Amino acid sequence: MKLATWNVNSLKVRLPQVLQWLQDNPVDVLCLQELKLDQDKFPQEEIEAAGYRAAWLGQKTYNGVAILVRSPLTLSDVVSGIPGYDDVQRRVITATVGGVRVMCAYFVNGEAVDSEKYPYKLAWLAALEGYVASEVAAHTDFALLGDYNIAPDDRDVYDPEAWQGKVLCSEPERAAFFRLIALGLSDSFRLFNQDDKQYSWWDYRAMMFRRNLGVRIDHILISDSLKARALACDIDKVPRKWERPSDHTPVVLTLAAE
DNA sequence: ATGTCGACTGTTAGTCGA
Repeated sequence: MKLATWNVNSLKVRLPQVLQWLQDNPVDVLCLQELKLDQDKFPQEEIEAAGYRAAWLGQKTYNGVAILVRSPLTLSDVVSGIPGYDDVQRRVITATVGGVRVMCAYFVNGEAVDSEKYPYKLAWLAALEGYVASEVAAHTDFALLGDYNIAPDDRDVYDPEAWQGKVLCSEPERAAFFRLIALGLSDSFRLFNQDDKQYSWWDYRAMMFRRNLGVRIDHILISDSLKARALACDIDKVPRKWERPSDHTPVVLTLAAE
């Protein structure tokens, strides 16, 4: 079983790339973030024609998340948002796929530590933590995939000194990341790769991708039961090289069959 | 190094968010 996550930065613009990527990489589950389209604008027909089913939570202009699953897999027990946490920003969708509880999340960016969006980020992280804790308790096989907007370690950042204390790297954000880990989850990428310079996002500006100046902020956290089945976790840089790319590139987890 | 995208408002550029 393969599960992937990709922040597409507008599904309207990136749909052809998503379909191409799925053709090249027929993963079982693909979590998408930053759809940037309203609930009724989701390209359901095109996704289904490609052999996938989907559950999505759309929002005009901002945010928006989806879980795509390859037929004949199905999505069940779909939950939108974080239960009990009222949020006009649509950032989380959860579903059960092939026995795995899959949570797709677009974490708050926060803009800067002195921004008014930063306390919202910390409050949102606390709410998510509570939700993840309950889901982990209820489901042995659990995975949290998405754009975390957190670089957990200095080796996940191209210039740790310049980024020190900045948004994506600040201590409270990293602490929130490790509280998720403390729930019994593992950063699947780091099960297999301890190298630095392994990034999932590069700024569009200043040829940051060509210079490999990026940040690893897209993650797949998995429960112990899935850790035991994990065979590989890879960042696929190919779509970042395409014309008119998303600024993020996919991360793919491969699990052994049960 | 205020650079590049994408969406929106509502023109042919400015604003916001990332």
